[in-house]
Amino acid sequence: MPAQDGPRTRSASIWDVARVAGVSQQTVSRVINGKARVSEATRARVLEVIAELGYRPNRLAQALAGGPVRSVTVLTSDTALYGAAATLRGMEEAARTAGFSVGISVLERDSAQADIALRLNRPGEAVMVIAFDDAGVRALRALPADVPVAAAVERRPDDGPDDPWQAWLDDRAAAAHATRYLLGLGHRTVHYVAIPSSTSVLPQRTQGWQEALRAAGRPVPEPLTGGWSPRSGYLAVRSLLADRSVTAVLCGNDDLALGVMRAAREAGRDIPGDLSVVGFDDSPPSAYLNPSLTTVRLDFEGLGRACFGLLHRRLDPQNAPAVPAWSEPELIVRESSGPAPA
Amino acid sequence: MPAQDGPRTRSASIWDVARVAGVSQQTVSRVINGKARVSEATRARVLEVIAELGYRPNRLAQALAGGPVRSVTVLTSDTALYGAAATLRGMEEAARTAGFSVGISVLERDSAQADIALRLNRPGEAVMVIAFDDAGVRALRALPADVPVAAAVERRPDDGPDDPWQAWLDDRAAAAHATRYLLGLGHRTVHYVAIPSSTSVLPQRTQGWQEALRAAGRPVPEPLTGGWSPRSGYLAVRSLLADRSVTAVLCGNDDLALGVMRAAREAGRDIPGDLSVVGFDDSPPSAYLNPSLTTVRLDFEGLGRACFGLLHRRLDPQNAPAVPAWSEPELIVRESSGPAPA
DNA sequence: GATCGCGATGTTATCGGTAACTCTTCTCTG
DNA sequence: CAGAGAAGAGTTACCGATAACATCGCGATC
Repeated sequence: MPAQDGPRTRSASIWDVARVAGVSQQTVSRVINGKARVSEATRARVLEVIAELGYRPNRLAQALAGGPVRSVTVLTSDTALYGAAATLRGMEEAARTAGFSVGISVLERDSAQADIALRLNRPGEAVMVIAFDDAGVRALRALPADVPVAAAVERRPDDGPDDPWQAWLDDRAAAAHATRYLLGLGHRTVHYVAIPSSTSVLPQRTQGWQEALRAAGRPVPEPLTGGWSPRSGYLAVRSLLADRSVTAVLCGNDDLALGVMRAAREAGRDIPGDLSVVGFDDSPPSAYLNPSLTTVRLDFEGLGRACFGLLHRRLDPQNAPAVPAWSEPELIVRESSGPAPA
Repeated sequence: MPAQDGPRTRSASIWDVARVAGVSQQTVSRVINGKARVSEATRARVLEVIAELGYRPNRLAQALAGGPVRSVTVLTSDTALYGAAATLRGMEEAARTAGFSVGISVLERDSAQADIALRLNRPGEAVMVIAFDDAGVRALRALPADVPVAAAVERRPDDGPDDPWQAWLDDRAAAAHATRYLLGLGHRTVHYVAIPSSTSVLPQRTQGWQEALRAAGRPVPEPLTGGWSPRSGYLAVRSLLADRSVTAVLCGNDDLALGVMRAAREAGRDIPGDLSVVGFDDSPPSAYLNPSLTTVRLDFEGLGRACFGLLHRRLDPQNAPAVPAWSEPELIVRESSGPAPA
């Protein structure tokens, strides 16, 4: 094969296509976007040349010139956490399927508000925020008013009307359900190890747990404050487990439950004989733990897909497909929970 | 507050800054990029106006006009897997810190080669590939020659010189080390449950395991073929565990080990009394499993950061900082492994 | 004192597209 | 048969930057 013809083979632009096809560059643009009226013959010819030249529109140029938005940036905090990671997966998949390119920017715990605008490639860039924790919620607030945004949030805001561009899982009902399940097994009450709150008010999971206890007329213990990690769960309950009257612990996520189970082992408590442990999220290892973990399955991926659906609708109300539904939380009963000890 | 002055407040462009500062738009560009010589007075004046107007350069326009590359797209397969997810985190962190915006595109198992170019925002876009599995390796091969790419790969290629733009972990030595560790505990031999290979040749982990056995003059069992999930590990070893002479199992990743441990429980084998299980990756739950898992810790995040370092160097050999080093694999001994049964 | 050289800026072209407006043809009415 | 209306395609401006080239002073050299 002979050397390349030119000094540098720059890949084909819309002009090259136009020249080869013998039409104006604008006509090529029309064909690409399937917009205005172009004769069938011309369209075919242009498509042919596009294929022949291997032409791909430059998305940067399209965006710059004010074409339809085809990119999103996801703002998320720590993707090591299952919920955020799974939501991100759902968002990415939905966006990619819809032909969007997706950017990602991780929020550090202490990232400043002013920092947020810097993460966008251009003013008015479309954004999705995973706002399950404080950093996410702050980022959501810090976004300039002119950016089209959709968010996956922990909770529906109590005050004012719902923001139509937010999606959430019904953590509250799920926590209440899990609590009722434990009470139904004969436990006198249920203790709760909380994940950090994304807001100043009572988190949804904590609230659901409390309501279920109150509704059943049971004592409401002080919730234990955990972090996100197994270690924090371990530390939070270590002292509590000396008290044999504690027979049921609900955890804000599966990682906390992991730590709680280890603390139980060390305290000589048998699960589920002496102690029932229930997690939240149904992270992948849960089913294979020893004992396998009873937990609340949350459809984070579905939530992520729905969140993109909202954004898509916001960007293009005419043509965007319906926002996909996501599954309700579901209690998955496994080995870690059982009847209260006699 | 009165209504906004104009019909629509479009955010400041380089022209607005130039006009307000009383200089040409080119001078503003010079200041932004700190490039050519601009008098100190002018520079100060321009910076002042930039701050005043809250001006942020439009990165799309910068890229279009041929400015320095400040964005990367990461091609990765299933981010539900710990290795890929952690590597991605490292890449994103390093890229963001260096002022790059990062895009992400997940490769489906069967994504076509032709599909790859479509994922790039423009021809010649910088790319990082996480090529631990087949989909990743195929994507790496499918990339056009003109895209600057750096990759995190499973193994150093056997044939030809090293590709200077690839980074990897020494899986082979790590597997050999873990195998020797088990032999040192008195186990007659070690069985291996493999993760799927990214290449047609023998994967590094399998190879290291085999070499260690051979070097010690021990029998080399047929490696079991697992997938990536706990379930596949469970299925792979279920029949094997009936054989009491099997006392040590090394797993290609921690998820497989999770499945193996469950199979052992069901087979009535005690860990580590009857059976030692060693994983690979040191995924987060490992330390809190019951029993906690002996495993090989791999510095995926460091690998990801290094991979970005390579790319950065490739894009800008003059100014890019040195490529950061990453940690060697390290065997973390926990509860799941112990002396061979008498 | 005129020319040279260079620092500091301004001009103009260009990147690869989209949007709005214009210009031809036809075809359909009246 | 003339004029309106619309389909099909071309022209021109613009998006927000960067790069190459041109210009303007001004001190140094001869």
